[in-house]
Amino acid sequence: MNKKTSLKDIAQHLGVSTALVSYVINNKEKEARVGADMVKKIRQAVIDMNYQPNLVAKSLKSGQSKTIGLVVADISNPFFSMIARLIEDEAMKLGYVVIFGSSDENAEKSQSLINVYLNRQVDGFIISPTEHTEEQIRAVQKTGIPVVLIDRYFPDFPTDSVRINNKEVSEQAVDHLIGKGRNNIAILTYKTKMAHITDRTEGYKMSLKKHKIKVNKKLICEASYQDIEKDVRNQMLNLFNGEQQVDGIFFATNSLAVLGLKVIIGLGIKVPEDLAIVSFDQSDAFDFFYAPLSYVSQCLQQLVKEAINLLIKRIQQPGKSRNSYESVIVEAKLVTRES
Amino acid sequence: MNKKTSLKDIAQHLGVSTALVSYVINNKEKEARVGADMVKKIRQAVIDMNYQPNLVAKSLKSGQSKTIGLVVADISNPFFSMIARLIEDEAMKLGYVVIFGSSDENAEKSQSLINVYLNRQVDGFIISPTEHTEEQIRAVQKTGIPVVLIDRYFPDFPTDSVRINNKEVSEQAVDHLIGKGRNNIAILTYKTKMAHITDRTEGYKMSLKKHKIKVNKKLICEASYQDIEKDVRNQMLNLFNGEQQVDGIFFATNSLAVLGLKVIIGLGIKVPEDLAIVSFDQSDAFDFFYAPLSYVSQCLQQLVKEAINLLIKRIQQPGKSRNSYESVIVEAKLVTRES
DNA sequence: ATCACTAGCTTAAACCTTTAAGCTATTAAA
DNA sequence: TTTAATAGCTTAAAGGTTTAAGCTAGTGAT
Repeated sequence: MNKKTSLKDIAQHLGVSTALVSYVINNKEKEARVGADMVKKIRQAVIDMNYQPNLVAKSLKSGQSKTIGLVVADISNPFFSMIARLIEDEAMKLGYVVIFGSSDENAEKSQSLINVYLNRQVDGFIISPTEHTEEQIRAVQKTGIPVVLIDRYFPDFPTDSVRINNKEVSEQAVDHLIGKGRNNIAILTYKTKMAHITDRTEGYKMSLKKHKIKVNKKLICEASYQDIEKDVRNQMLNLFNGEQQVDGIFFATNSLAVLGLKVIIGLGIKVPEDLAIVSFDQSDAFDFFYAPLSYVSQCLQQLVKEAINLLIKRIQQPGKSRNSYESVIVEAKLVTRES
Repeated sequence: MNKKTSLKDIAQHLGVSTALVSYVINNKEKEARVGADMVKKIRQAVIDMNYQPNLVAKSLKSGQSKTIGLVVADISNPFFSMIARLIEDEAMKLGYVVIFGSSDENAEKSQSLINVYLNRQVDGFIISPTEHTEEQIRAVQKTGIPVVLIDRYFPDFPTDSVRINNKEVSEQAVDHLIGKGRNNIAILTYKTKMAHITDRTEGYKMSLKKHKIKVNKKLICEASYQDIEKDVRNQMLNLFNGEQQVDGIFFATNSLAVLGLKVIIGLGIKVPEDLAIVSFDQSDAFDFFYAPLSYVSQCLQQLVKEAINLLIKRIQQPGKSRNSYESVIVEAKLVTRES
């Protein structure tokens, strides 16, 4: 109702200049040589008048908004909402606030989010990028505002990024299936050229080759992001109705696994007798499947910590390292259970 | 690298005043009687120089940040991340951006989030409040910045709020269990005085009374937010190791259900033969339980739409309706499945 | 030739901070 | 007594916008 009190209000109330009040509020009374009793008077007035600084004005003056822009594919996806939560915690500790947006794997939405955040003068970006957004990222880099990619990355295009060892851990996952005596192993993955996903297929292939198992293209199932439910269903039905005697499957993400498992349940396939399963990432759902799933565990906390550290480093040393970007790789590990 | 172009830059480049540029950019060329060729020149310069408005400066001038502050218990909880996602979509459509924070059911964290958002001049709040935060909400109301509570509410304290018919739908849920021939029905709920939860217990009791079943305090299990896993475990073990022949259970939230189901699986209890179950809210996990759970379905989309509508209405008619707050109740419905 | 209008601009203040530079009165030193 | 230094304040500009008010030159009417 009644407007917020500003520096000016306090200054007028005490009959002094706003400069003086500002110095005291920012604890610069010594540099500015403010008198001891004046300091007291101002401190008291700040309390009495319930002064709260206007961060918008501060931002305008300083050019720092103390805001981080987060762009992910979909904040309602547990994987990303967990990342968001961890980013929020780390950012808060450092006095930053997070604004978020979901790109829905759509380059246009991604661009519009980035634009909005740029106009709002975010101090830095954390982005889990979508296909065909390399130029968007490059444009941000040109502005001098730091960007750190998280989870996803562009191998042919230099950026700061934090991610896991997708290829290696996928290889381990398939090794594990082979170790269980399986040799007709399928992979369900996304139809995408994004490296974090194709790396997983690479790891799958590497494991097969290492074990002298021939790679069968029919066992590499790709579902597109659009109409994902139907697509997974069809891919899975194809897989199990065909002549291939699939005895193992590797799901490239937890979302794919959740959808895939529903089909597996529907078909009455027995796990792990008829089919051994490893998935990427966790899900509450995995614990309720009658044979708790083996999965690749990413330490999201560490991933986020590295991302924030890198971002803050960039924010605090602007201009530096324009031509040297850092890639941080966090080790994921395989958790084996009954499946 | 190179600084963003400002209004001033464009004005200098064309040798005109910033006022003129501002009028054209905001499509007020008619009111301001700007010459037709000048309009063209400015429009072209805006494109050539890639002008992007500084929203921080705009905010300072207008007092409107076009930002909504969202406070929930935990953004990584699927229930809230879905709400966040829906709010994001609605807000984006209207040109608003969302900043979010998690209170962890902690009144102090809630206060600090609210303070940060106030200092950042958010235009409105959407809050799913935690216990003992009535005064915080009241303080926000006093500032004149609109607040809409979502999901949770304070029955004795007037606010704008959007929620579901907790009591009635809980009664229906228990009616359903009774209809299945159960008469030793337990409820697992949180140890809290928040009305959205206690309403569910009320509904449970109402159903029992209606069916002339005596309410047994031993069947009302309350777990505290802190150390929730252990607490649920203990409560459940008590329930099933005691003399009560529990044959039905109503979970007051999906988080409680997920934890509770794990215990039920561990104990080897057969669903629905030995135990019939209804839970509040959905979860991927429910689909994987061998007997797909019956649950109370909230239409979050509608909930969020109502919340945003109400909030925007308040933002656009400031001062109005200071003493008349609105409560919107969205109907939730029972989805019955095998459990 | 004078006046009234109006089209087409500019000026300047305001939003709230921060901070370098400047001012004044007092004190200390010479 | 004069000069220099210092403590303790104020002034004013800057950051990027918006917008009411003011200014100027040209047009048309008288």
